[in-house]
Amino acid sequence: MTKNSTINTKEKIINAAEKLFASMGFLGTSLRAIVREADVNLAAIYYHFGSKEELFIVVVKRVAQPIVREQLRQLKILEESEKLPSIPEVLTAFVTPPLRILQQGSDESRIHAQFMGCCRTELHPVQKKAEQEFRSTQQRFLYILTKVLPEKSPQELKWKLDLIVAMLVRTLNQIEESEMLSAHNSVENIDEFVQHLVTFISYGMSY
Amino acid sequence: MTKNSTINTKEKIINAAEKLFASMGFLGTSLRAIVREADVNLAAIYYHFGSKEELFIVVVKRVAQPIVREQLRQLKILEESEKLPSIPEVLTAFVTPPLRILQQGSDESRIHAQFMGCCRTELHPVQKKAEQEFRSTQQRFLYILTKVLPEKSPQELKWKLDLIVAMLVRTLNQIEESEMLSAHNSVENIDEFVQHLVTFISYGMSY
DNA sequence: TTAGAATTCAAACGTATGTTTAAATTAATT
DNA sequence: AATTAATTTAAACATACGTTTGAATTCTAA
Repeated sequence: MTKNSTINTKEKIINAAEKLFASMGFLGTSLRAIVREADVNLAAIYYHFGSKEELFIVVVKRVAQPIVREQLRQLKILEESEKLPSIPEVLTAFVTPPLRILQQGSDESRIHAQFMGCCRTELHPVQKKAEQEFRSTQQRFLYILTKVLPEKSPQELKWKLDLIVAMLVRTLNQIEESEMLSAHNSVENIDEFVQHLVTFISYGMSY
Repeated sequence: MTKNSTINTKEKIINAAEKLFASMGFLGTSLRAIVREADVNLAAIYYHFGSKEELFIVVVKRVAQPIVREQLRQLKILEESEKLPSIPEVLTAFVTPPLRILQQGSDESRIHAQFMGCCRTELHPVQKKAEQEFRSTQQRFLYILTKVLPEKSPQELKWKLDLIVAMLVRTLNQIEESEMLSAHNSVENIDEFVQHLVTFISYGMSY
């Protein structure tokens, strides 16, 4: 068995699936549409992934993992500092990694962003699987927020962080027609947009 | 023709459709599941509505119209005052009507809320139809915001209002497992939650 | 070079879908 | 009461879906 050929069909499938899931959703995307886009045989999906749902999970993991890893890396830096981080610092660590996908501006990364947003507005049972990839990280950010804002109840912090996730998802989802990034979509200006967003939510978090 | 019998099947279908669309989405809900829930014949949907998509639009309109009407009523009050409204006043007028659905706390209103959130996270082509029901109202709120915050660019105000919509949708969507309203879900406390939310977003809007 | 495993392929399976039809039933009108 | 219109019904239509199968092909290793 050549590793190459296998990896190529597997990756072709994942790429096609991500693209189609991102724009038509899980139920709106048929396996036949995926194999047409990927130019592979229908049964190849079952050979390599087992089922449509398992394929979806693989796609979620591929896009989520580097983002989550970067979120945790930035969080760790804050935790290891001797002083307590500020709210904007925590929130910047949270929102920057997902938004950085947009930085390179390629079609590929636009699809990543779109899928990233889309997969979190899916419905049962598929959305639970997607949510799972982010839950523990979100939990850890919630924990540090309780340290930074001990006067707020954990419940309040939880739903506020939840609203921030909603904004993030919306931002990623609306990339196509976005006025949102029209002034910020150049590479250097993503950071500027992140700062805008962080300021927006920092006030809300701590008022 | 008895108006009654017709209205009853029509309404039974709309109620069943709203309930199922709200929890399984447009594609996840089959017409057969709807007629099972409504206890009517399959062809009745086509007789009364023409197609699945047209049924969806009817459901959207039924839940959206009273909310939009109330938003515009509150907006009009602000516009007719001699003094320029504050940001919290504008935002309260915007977010209160959709959140008030929750006020009565009945199963029926929980479904309204859930559908209201769900229909705006649908995908093409059905989400465009849903979006349409809210567009002009959102436009009018955007217009008054440009008056209240003339120093901000219209684009910036647009994407910020968009983020507020995202939070609203998320709030409505997550009613089931919501920690969000766990402390606020009693009838009298909805207003308190609205105030919380408005404070949250008012800072972000005008920082 | 050949045996054996890994991968691809075309074809089919059963089921579910949105939609249509035409007859049966019910209600309204004369 | 008889005629017409409105509504409901069961049955079927064509198509699309996720999934499975078993043979063909390609690759690996001895």
